[in-house]
Amino acid sequence: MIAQVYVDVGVPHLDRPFDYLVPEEWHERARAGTRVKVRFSGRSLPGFIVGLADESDVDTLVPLSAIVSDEVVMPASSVALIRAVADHCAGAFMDVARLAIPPRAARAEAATMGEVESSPRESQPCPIDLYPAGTALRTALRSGASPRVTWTVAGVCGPAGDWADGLAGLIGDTLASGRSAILVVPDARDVQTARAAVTRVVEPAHVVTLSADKGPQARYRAFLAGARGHARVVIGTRATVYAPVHDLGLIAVWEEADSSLAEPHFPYPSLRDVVAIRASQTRAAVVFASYSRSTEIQNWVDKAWLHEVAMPSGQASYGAPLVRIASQVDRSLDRDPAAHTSRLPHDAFTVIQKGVASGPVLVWVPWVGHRRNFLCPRCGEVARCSCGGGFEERSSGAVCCQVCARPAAGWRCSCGSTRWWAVTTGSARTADELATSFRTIPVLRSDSTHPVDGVGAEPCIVISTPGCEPHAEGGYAAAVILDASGFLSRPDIRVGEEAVRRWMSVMPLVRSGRDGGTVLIVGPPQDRAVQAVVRQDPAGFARRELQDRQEAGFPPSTRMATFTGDEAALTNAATQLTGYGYVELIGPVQEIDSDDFRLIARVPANRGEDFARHLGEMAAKRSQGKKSGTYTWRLDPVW
DNA sequence: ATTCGGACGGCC
DNA sequence: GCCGTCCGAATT
Repeated sequence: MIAQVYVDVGVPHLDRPFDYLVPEEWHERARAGTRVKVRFSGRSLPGFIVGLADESDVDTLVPLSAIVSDEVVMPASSVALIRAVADHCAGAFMDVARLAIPPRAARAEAATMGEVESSPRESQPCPIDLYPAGTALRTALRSGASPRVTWTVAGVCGPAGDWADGLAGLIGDTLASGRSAILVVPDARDVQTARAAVTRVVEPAHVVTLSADKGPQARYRAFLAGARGHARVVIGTRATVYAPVHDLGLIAVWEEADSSLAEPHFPYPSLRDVVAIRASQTRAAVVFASYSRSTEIQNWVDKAWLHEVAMPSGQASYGAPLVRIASQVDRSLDRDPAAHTSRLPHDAFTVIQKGVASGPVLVWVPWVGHRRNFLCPRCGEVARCSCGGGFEERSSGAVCCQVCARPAAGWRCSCGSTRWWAVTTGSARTADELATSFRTIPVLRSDSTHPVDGVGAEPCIVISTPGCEPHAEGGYAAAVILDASGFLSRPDIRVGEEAVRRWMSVMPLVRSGRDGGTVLIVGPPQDRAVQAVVRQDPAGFARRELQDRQEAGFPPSTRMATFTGDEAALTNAATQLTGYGYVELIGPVQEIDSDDFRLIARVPANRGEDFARHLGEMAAKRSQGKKSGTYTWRLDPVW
């Protein structure tokens, strides 16, 4: 008996299974999908059995060293998925396996979990039914079909805006057809929200949560529950997309564009692409849900790979807050800086004042901390410390250098001015300002270091940074989005997309316009992202954004790879890339403030798979042969 | 003749 | 990646 084993060798050119002899006494235990230890080139390495055979092409075989565990953690469907994902992003099988299969925790295997008899629940009202084509989607899932949709969740404080209840309903429908479901969300907090919603629809014993925050043992236990077929629904963070559940019928993703869903480890497979690969391999249904829409999802809509589930444009704002724009105060240099210590236009004060009369008010600020980026008010020069660092304000109110901590007191601009003002104001400073202006109202702060989970219906002002907005009971009376232009001027090609995503997710936290709910955006009125939010039209925004990308030759209409390293190595890489047709090279050019060079290669999107294969071969050759210089590379970088 | 080192290729 | 082998140059 021969076991075909993928061994964790760690070199790209050995990315294939190796044959090992299964000793007689293990013939029963050696199953495809189990963890093993094998001797490889003199050392003992971990691996997975991916197949069994009666014979091998290799004449002198070495026996398996050990079967680490009897659990089938990598069934054939996982092997196919991992292989396809590795090929897609030019990585090795074992690189992807490391992301897909959690480390073993022996104690979790001992715990047995009895199978729970499933009692299919009756179809119940679900937010999806409020959408055109929503009921048809549910019927399709219940009948065992596998539709693929992007659900643009309406930004309303009410059932239609409840993403978790909506996805829970779709999961219930999938289970009713005898299939299982996977739900991927950005973080542990969303896992809990989703779990609460799903267990209202599905027997809680069938639902497990898979995330790293409860420790390796809990993570492996949830993974095993899926692999053993005990769990019918697995809810978790990004690696959950690989969970080997039985009879997969639906892969749902909440907020696919959130940066925590981007895989930070080589070969950086994007969650979105893994979903597409898995869905096509298993013929599972797909739901991407969000209050907004990324260009990649729009691209799939255009290619008819995804269908849209959204409120018709006239109805999208029904139940949504009233959204208005207030232009930011013009801080012309001839004015006295003291008049501009606040970036709050009068309009914002009015909205907050009116809001706190009837409930909580959310103030959205893009940055944490106090004040940064000081300018000379007379000549506009950036105020810099003698060491070259910029100044920042501390919580004590002292302004110091960000680099050497020297106090800014005594700073003098080249024009002679000794005054400065801040361009960037963070949430802490904003909280201080508002506490001064609204002395009788509690002012709270919520940011990633100290998140506030939720607030009651009583009047208060909540200053929040992106993604940390607490839920308010009954909805906020008003929300003010500050410094939109600052947020939009970050040097990132996705700023517009990210702004729409962040601001659209504020909408469902605020009461309906009929109940006086108001959102005021302090920012550039003509900006496309601001306009998209005012008109509650994230899909239209995504269409135009995608069009811009196509015209610029940027993903998703192309696939790109970046190479960083010394010039000789990159020249070498460029030669190898030129040998491959279709590729357009930019560089190598020297990076700013570094000895390194950078080379960008891009191909039309339809050459992507072929390009990935070529990059994989380049990596294999590099690890095998003599290396001339060093470089790092990445396919599909996140810009 | 002997030893050392670095390059190369195989690893089941 | 690591280890073994093979060849050439340097050393005795």
